[in-house]
Amino acid sequence: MSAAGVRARVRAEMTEEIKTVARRHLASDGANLSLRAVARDLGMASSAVYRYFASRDELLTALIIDAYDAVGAAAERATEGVTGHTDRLVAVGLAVREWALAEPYQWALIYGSPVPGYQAPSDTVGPATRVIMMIVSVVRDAFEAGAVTVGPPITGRYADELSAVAAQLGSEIPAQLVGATMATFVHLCGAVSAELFGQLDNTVEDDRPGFFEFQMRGAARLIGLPETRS
Amino acid sequence: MSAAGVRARVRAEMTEEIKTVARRHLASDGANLSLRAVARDLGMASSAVYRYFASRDELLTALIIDAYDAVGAAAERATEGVTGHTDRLVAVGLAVREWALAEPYQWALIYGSPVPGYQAPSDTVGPATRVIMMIVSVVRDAFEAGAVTVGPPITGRYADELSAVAAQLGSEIPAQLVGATMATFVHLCGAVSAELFGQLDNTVEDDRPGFFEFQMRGAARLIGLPETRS
DNA sequence: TGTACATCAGTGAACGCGCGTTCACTGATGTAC
DNA sequence: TGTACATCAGTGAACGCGCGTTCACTGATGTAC
Repeated sequence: MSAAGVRARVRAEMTEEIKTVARRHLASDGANLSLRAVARDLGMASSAVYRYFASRDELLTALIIDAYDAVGAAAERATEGVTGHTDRLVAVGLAVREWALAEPYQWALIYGSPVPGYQAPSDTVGPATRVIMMIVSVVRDAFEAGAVTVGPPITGRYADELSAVAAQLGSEIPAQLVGATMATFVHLCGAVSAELFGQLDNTVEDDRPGFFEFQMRGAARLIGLPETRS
Repeated sequence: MSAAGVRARVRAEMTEEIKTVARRHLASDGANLSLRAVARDLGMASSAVYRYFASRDELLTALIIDAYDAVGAAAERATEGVTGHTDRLVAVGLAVREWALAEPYQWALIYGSPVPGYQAPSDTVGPATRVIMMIVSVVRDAFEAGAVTVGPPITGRYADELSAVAAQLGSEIPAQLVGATMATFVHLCGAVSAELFGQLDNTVEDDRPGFFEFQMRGAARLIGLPETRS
């Protein structure tokens, strides 16, 4: 490896290290991540961090992109070795939930309240769509295999928008199916956030995975996927 | 009115004024609400605020309770004059959504990411349950009127927990129905948060109320309520 | 009704802290000839 | 291979700001007799 290669590698490692420490700080500071605190933990001057990230917001953006990529990758891995369209969908949901439980602060960063004064740049858009894209692809497979009982057609402006989304995906999926698929994603995010943000406290305490799967199977039923036993 | 009554009233008014200004600040600062900034806006010394709230967290708690009460009241008003169990449920959902769109920062305060370092005291629990209680009461009415097609029984530990919730409500509602009702609440919160926090951007832009109602009607179907046209 | 006292709202200074960002700099590492 | 130069990571001081909370205080308002 050339000398320049070494320098680049060391730089990449340092960048990762800053992000790792910053992720730890998400737990205590949430999105008011403090650059100085991160630098302090790394034993370096706060000004040195600016060699790696032009500003606090840029560091935040890097963390957001990493988080979207991590949960997206977890969703994509989830269907490996799983047969049956419904079970594949449920597997994606469970994988997302498990990632979120392991990384609650990263979950809050991407699916929680927006950070005041922070505007996400366009680099985040691609990674942000990985989970929904995975869900769409499971449903599309099922649809193309004839495994979906498509519900009654829908009308109205939102139906047109959903058709436009289908067209954008280059797919023949009908609008009501796109709608049910997006509803599943919305419900999934809601179920994870409800659990993490405390809305389930004092009601479902013990068997949260069970309740989560119950919800995912309900969502699958609305999509028109066949019911299976877990 | 006695002199003491006047003093109490002035005090109550001042308390309200502080909260009103603080609510405005939620927009720019989120949950890192600054007591000093609030005092500045009110033209008073920051120390004066301590006559009304013992600490920043106590002010935050007051805002949280008010927010839960406001969205709860909106949910409770929503069914007035609405007949039909399904439509009553949808009306509750739409009312919650509308409140949230009008008060996005209050929504984020109660249903968004938890505030780092803030522990909600027990006073918030009661107000926090008003929306779900309203949904439960709509479903219970429907069930007792024989208007619900109850789904297949569920088993497992989460089913036991849901039965316990039903018992706590002093109701004969079966566990699967409690589950579907809570799932509706979770989906409702998820749908509102998805819209407010940007998960719907670049997909459903134009007819979000339509898509929201589509989701609520799907949730009603899972509960076993009859389908109606909107 | 008048007076002495207690209560209470609000002030302004201070404590001790933290923050993001900039800037001139040092010294090590890499590059070009 | 050796040397002059350029690049780059990291330092430490500084700027200008904000924060929550405490404390001794002033002055107005209410209360008890």
